[in-house]
Amino acid sequence: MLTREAIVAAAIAIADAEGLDAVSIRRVAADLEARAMTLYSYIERKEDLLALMLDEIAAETLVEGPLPTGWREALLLLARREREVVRRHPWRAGLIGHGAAVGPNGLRHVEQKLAAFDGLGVDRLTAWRFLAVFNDYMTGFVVREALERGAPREQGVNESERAAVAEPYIRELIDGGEFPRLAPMIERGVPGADDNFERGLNWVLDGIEGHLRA
Amino acid sequence: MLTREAIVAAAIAIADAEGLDAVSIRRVAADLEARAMTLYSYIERKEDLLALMLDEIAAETLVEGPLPTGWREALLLLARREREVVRRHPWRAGLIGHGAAVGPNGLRHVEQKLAAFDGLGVDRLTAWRFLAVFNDYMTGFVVREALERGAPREQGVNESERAAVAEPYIRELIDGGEFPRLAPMIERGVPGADDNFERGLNWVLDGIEGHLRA
DNA sequence: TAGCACTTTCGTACGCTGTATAAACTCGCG
DNA sequence: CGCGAGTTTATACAGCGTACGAAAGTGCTA
Repeated sequence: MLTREAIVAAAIAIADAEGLDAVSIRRVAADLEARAMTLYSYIERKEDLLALMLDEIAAETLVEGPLPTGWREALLLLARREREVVRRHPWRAGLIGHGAAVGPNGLRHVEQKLAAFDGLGVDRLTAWRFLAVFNDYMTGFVVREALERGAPREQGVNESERAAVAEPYIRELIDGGEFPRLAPMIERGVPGADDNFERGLNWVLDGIEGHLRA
Repeated sequence: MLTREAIVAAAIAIADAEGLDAVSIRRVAADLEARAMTLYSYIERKEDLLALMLDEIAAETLVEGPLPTGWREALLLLARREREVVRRHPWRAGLIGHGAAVGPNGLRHVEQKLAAFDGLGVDRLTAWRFLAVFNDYMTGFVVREALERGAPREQGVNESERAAVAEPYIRELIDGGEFPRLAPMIERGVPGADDNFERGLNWVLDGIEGHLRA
């Protein structure tokens, strides 16, 4: 007999390997050697399946045992986990604007983030606001990173063909001289892109720290 | 005769009024009193239309004339513009993880952001990194805001029915006592959510400022 | 063992999507 | 006028989510 967990696992496997677009009800069913409508005994709509997938990978962000002492270290750890999860499951980025329901693991994740502010004498509302800034930055970063990592080899040949067509058009605009500041960045590229996560994150934490002391 | 601009305008009107899902080739064509395939004389694929829509609303973020003096004021202005655009066109949030090609107005917008760092003696790479942090925060914020504003009345009755079903489930989890820090936030809500944009943004800018002086 | 209730599975079908293909129509130019 | 180029169109295909109702399987009770 099928289980909800097996369905979610199969869907995640497909999304990991072939992207979110490959996750269709019929396809997930096929991978489980079942017919499409069978899945609807376990989920109500596809949206539910996506929410379950998100909550499943949210579990991978959870830290077992006590958090590191120090709010910065705790948040850094949680942020690294979060980033790793999106790198493992890049389809997560494509689901970010779609407002899937949050599940138990998502709640646990938020609770752990809130716990980072324990014992600092920060009231709940302030902690929540710090967290919002932190979360917003994380969201933006992981989405951008997923796009940048995905773009060069999106769908193999198809995508490099598109790039080959799109590039000259952009290049033409750039060469027009309208973008003196942007042009060198595009032509020369940005070195050490991989360090930028920790660096940017620390800048944001610095901004928070300044107000945490006040 | 149809024009590319008219097609893009019609698509944006539909998205504004009924959301991104309502934007189908057939529907846009119908609003223009044309048949579906007619649009394909002006765009190559639907993805192109979406990219054109994005670039069209990117124009609304552009500042005419000189930027305010002072990098903070300049970035604040651009950030406010960006937020307003997403509030006017909430479907933008749903397109954020999808990597549509950037167009001329998108490039102009980035160029304006880079211009905010003019005359500060910051090298290009550093300015770029500052901008990345700023952009990532903005991305995260506008997506979250769009979701929060959209969620309560997503699709009228349908959505409040879903909420009525989903709520008890979450409530049950919360009442289980596993989330001592999160529970009060959900039960009591977060006051003054509207001020949080400027506040969070300023914290991020504070973080940047600390390193800009070094 | 037989029957019944219930769950799980499945076939079929509907309306929708993006878009390939090729035919028809329109229009300015030689 | 005729022709070629560009625009519009009908038709069709493969795929999607999922509503509906029947079939098959499972387990409990008499």
